[in-house]
Amino acid sequence: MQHKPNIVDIAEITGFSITTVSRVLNGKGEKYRISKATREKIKSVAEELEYVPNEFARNLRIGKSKTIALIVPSLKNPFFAEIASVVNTEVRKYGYITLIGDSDDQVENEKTELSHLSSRSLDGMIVVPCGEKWDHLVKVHESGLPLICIDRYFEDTSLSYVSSDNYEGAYSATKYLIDQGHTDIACIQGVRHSMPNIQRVKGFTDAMKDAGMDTYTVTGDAFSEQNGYLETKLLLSRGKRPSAIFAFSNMIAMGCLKALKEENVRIPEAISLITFDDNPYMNYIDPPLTCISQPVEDICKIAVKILFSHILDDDKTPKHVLLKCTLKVKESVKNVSYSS
Amino acid sequence: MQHKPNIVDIAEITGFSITTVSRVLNGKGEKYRISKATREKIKSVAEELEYVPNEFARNLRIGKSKTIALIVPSLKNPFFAEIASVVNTEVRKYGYITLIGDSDDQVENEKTELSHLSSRSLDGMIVVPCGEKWDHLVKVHESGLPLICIDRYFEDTSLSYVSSDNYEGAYSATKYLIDQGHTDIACIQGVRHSMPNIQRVKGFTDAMKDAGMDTYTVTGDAFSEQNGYLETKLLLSRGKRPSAIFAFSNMIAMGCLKALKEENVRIPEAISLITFDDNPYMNYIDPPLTCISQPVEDICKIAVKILFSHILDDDKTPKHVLLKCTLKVKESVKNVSYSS
DNA sequence: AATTAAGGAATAATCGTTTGAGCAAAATAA
DNA sequence: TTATTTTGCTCAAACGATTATTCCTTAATT
Repeated sequence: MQHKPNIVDIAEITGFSITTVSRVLNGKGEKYRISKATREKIKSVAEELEYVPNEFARNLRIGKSKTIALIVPSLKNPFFAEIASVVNTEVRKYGYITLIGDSDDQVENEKTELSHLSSRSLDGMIVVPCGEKWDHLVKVHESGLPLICIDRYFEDTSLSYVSSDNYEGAYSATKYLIDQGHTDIACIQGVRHSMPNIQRVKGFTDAMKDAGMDTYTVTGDAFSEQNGYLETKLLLSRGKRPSAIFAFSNMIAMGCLKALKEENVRIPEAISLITFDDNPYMNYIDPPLTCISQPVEDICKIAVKILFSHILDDDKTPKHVLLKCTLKVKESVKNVSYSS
Repeated sequence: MQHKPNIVDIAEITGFSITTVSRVLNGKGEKYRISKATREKIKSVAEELEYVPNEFARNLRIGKSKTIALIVPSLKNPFFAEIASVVNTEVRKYGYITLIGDSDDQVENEKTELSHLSSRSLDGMIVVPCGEKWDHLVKVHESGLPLICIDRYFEDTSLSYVSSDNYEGAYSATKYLIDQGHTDIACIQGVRHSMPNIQRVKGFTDAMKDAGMDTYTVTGDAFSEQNGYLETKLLLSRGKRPSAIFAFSNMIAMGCLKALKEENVRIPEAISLITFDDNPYMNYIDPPLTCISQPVEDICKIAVKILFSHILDDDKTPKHVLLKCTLKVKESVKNVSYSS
């Protein structure tokens, strides 16, 4: 037998019918009253032949692929790489496979990936959407393919989502800066229309207003290093420099660091820096960055759980979950209460 | 039409046969002399219905899946995340899909992934192997599934591989340390049996010997942060501390940093540090780490190219490619020539 | 007028599984 | 003994695409 063995081969060798073989191999032997002797014989032959079922034939027949797709803006961003890693691991626990798509933060790519992937009869989809429109996502979802958004999401839709409580996270980061005596704070935001960004801006401005402050800046338009770099350069060139910068992502923070270093502005002596997102490198950066850490692992686990409740239990009610962030105080924020 | 349209639907609507529809949609219209009018009609109907061929049926019939699998030791390691990102992008260019498997650096998982994935009639496979045995990989390859190793590989096999020239990289890093006046150097290695590690150790010791030095240490046994941390702790507790540490991976270097920080050992004043692997964070670490940068992007691109030459051109000759690394001098190595 | 060629499209088998329906023999009940 | 149930297993039709083979028109050639 040089070709890959299939159930027909096993049926011929054991002398039983294809049906019986299929049932035994699917663990439905008991249910269909196949005798123990038969079951064991079939199983042993299957093992001997190193039989591996052809997923395509199986998928074709039952219309399910045991495959879900994950679309992220960019795998190169460690934040999304971690998401990919966790989702991949969690999904495997259900015996499913994950296809990963990279949208490069372009809605067009997102759409292309969506249609590419959907030719593979997916059973579900997890998306970190990158656009400001979501018709295409809702359409997919309404066509019967369970879809859940993580990190970025949309309100007022039938789509489930799991994300951080960005408002609260930004609020507490800002409050922390204020408590440390900062009065002139600039925040460098990410993609403007994205929900995390909207919430963060809101959290930031609310915290400022609640503290009765009005000298603040909100600038920037991408979660990228480049944006962080350019905006920081601009901030530094202003007449009066802010005393603290709030970067809305780890990539933005990298850009800030680059710019601050270039201009020889010491952190936190000359300017304080706080950022969204945490990762192992943060501890070794000069100085270690105080940050708002998102519960990435939990977000992914919950998202996968919800997705499978949609897939397996046919539970269609949209679920909306926001998880608390944690403020991790390190060394990039200076207390200026007394020195100013 | 509420269900997903298939070629039968299109055949019924247009009034042509399934055969004709299939041929037109596969671009074989000309070849089979289907009239232009017919072709256009079929195409327009297909478009209108948003027809997407069922890949499973297609794969089942033709035995190809337009899918390749990538197995990496851990997606959480930015080095492998980058590999995943690039491979994914490159593979898409051929119209193929990438399935990503995470072996968590355990051969057992690698084998499980291998069999899991192979039930999906893969067309090819890219593996960063994690074990010291490769029978299972060769077996897969010899069973007709093109397989290529990247980063880690094995000599004397029929498997193709693409990797860095680890020997040369380690040699030049070591030489650099020596040129800076270091005489007592410790290197913290990764997984011992892995080829990159073997080559790096060889590069390191050869460079030391060529310079007539014999006070060096080779220690450690994993590419992990933990290993870097523990080994550095041990090194620091020795009577005579080395003047420089050579970390064999970015994760190991993180561990070193952690230990050095804990012990208040200043880099590079008290001890110099050089590491394998580069990434954006390296520039913002305190101090920026001098490193050996691997051409990850090129490695992946070449690997994908070779893989597809195996898949598409049926070119079975094993290819072995090693790419040069680059020494990136930053600020973590002190010149001790004159000070000692 | 008969034969051949070429254009254009259909029939039906096939890929490897799953599964509703069904059937013969053995065991049990009446 | 006959009727009923249980046991153990099989038939054959899907799933949606591909493709070798065959078939029917016309048009061209002999």
